[in-house]
Amino acid sequence: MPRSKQFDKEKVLEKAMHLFWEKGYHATSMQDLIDTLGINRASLYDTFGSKKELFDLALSHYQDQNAKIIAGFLYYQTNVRQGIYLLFDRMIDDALNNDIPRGCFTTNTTTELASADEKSKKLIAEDKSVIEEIYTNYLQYGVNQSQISPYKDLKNISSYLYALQSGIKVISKVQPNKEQLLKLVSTGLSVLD
Amino acid sequence: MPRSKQFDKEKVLEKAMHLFWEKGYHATSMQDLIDTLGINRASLYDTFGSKKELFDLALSHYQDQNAKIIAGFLYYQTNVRQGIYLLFDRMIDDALNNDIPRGCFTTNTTTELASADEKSKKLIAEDKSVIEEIYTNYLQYGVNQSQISPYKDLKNISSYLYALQSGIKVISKVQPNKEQLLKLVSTGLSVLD
DNA sequence: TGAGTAGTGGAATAATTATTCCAAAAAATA
DNA sequence: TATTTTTTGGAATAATTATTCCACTACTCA
Repeated sequence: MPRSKQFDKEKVLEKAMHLFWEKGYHATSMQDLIDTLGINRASLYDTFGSKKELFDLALSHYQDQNAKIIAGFLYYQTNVRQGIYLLFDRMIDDALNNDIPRGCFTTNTTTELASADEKSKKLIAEDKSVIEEIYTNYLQYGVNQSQISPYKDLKNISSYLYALQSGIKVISKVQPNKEQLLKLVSTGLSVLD
Repeated sequence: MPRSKQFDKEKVLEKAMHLFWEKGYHATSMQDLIDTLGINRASLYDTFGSKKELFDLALSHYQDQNAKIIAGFLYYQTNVRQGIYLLFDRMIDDALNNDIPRGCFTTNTTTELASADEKSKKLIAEDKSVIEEIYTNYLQYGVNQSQISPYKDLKNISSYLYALQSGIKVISKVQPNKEQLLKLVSTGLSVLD
């Protein structure tokens, strides 16, 4: 009978995600991964194929996780304006919550790989749609609850929110000041008024 | 008597800037640079020292150029709201104006290097201050001209504008649709009202 | 126990990387 | 022409890269 798997593929992927998130694709070497993941070089190749395949999987994993967190968080926020504000608050925490501010895995990958690599470009574009749809639905809820003006273009606001969060996650890397970032968010969310 | 310089250092730097801008630091090899710049490997090292030094110089060059363009552009825009809108219009053109959308050199570098490299982090933070100050001064002009409410926190709005432009330049890499980006800008600029 | 698979350690490969070096060619002018 | 410096082509170096391979160990269960 075969020996059973000794390591948890999910956990290994999670570690890979964090490393790629922090360092980016090019700056992460297979040696880095082997040192960090705690599994053998051969096992790594056996399980994940190649560096690029592992990266794509890690990015997907991040995006799935992220979308669930956002949708799950908003689900419990009945005050829409405040809900979005608190979501951004969380995102900022997440971007800063490290020795070195790592920003957002998706945003980092967008600027590093999207123009040269079709696979990641596709992943990012799809993720963008998913996130924007979550925003649109949530804003629609706000309209239904008379919290948001029915004259707003919700899809447009959603893509605006996506742009704003991207920008904040970029800036978090050079100006890791939560207070200032939050003030900026307040300003940005006044478009909902 | 010495032979005179055969190539224009400025022009070579300009080419290097475009290459780094398009491909990023890690994905650009010295061989790429040699092929693109049209000068010899030895001349490259003689003139610029190392890949990293050349990169830093190229980034600085971009930032200087960029700040001048922004300040110069706004100088002739007497309608502040429209001026900022048209500036963003230009920025979008610039980010998209290539076979492959290259976004913004500064934004790209922020996500690729800022957390690992102090030099670029410093360059970016300084550039951010410069840009935000240009915005603040321009907005102050708007207040003086009674185009902008005197109750606005101009520094806060400036850092918001910086975040918004960063976000737009990120998105331009996966969604190179000028019309949609401009609609998003219109929404974002409603914070000035 | 023993067959079968999973995982390991490490060597080996092959490609690419940044960088250094050198000898020769090219240009400028005294 | 002679001298000085720039520039070039290309070889050489040394480090790092992703990837493959193999012999060995570890584990599972029929």
